[in-house]
Amino acid sequence: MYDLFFKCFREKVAISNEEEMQIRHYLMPKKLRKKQYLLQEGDPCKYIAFVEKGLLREYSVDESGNEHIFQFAPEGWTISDLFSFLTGEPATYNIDAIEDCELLLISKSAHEELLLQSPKYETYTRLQLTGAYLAMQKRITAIISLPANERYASLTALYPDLLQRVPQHMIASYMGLKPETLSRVRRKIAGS
Amino acid sequence: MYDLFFKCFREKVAISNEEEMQIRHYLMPKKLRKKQYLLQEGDPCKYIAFVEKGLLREYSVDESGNEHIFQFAPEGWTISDLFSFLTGEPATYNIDAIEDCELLLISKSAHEELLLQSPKYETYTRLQLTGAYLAMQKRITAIISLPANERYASLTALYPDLLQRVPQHMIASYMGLKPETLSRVRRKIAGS
DNA sequence: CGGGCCTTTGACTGGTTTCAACTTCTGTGG
DNA sequence: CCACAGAAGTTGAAACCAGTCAAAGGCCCG
Repeated sequence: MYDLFFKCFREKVAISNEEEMQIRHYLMPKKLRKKQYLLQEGDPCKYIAFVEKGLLREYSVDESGNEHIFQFAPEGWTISDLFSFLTGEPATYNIDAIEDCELLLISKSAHEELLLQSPKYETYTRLQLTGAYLAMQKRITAIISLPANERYASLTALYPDLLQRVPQHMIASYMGLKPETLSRVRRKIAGS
Repeated sequence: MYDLFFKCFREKVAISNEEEMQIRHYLMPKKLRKKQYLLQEGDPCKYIAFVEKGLLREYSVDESGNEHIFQFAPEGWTISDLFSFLTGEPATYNIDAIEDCELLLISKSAHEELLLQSPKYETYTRLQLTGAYLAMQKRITAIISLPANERYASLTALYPDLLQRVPQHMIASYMGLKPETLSRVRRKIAGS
């Protein structure tokens, strides 16, 4: 249940088994069924979630009721509404499960204690954030530089596995396109 | 020359005057003229730059020669090609000065020593990165959720000062639009 | 003063959305 | 096991918005 978390942790920061045990106490396992919410818009975000198994999405809903997916989180990824988590403000994003999931939750109090007690946890957090930052940077550059068809092509190259697991209209939402448009983009790519 | 840096630092992490002196030794002042490069695509990014005065931009250039601005950095902001800085790979972004600038540079070796020697510098770095992450998250959500005119309206609301200092075609580039398109968007907004 | 850059405007082209119809697939209950 | 409702994907036609190309006027800087 904790294997993947500490594997990912150790890829960033070396820790002893004692340190692992200490950190482990702060992690709360949780299972989520497909379609179940981890967080709903308006509620404060109480946890950072690490994905041991399964797949989630984080999305906002605009005034017209359209969903806009900000992020997918498969195994090994971390997900939360960070702004709400840090400030205590009501969440502006929803998080729910695309597949049945096994998660490790870190509450706000656990997060704060870990930061105080364990320098290695702070380093882990910093490196984690660095990775997320770099991924988003690439994404923004792609959005403002490339047309839709090339963006889809580079998505398939970067996350081939993900496209097998995520319904197409959610990929469209992630790309900022309508499902019909993505369907047409795909047809053009296939026929070339 | 160092005032703004430590003001911003102290807003994130409290430090004593001795700690300030210790950190100050690692900062290298540098002036940049308008249009001068801080970093050119292909060179490795050797510094993180804190902006004491002035304004810079970070952008990539695509195969057709079009510039795509990823970020602006006015006073109090930090700028670098983080991926290149961390990995040593050639930079994929350019950074240059939109106005005459006064910068504080942190070299890679300085950054690494500071991380090892000063837990408060690590915390500062982490919080810095958190802020940058949250800003980018908002930007992505805006791009995939809002039409161009609303995105421009929220930009003017969020950074009214910046729009006075940055030529319009650069704002267009930042938004992923052509200058002509932004000009028309503005006319429509003005006439409503 | 003149050249070059920036912004605006117009006409045209091409890509995206909208709305609606139709198909396929899946999960549920009879 | 089949029937059916709902969701997901595809397709078409019309409306809309952004990109392209070209031209003209304003403004700053040398």
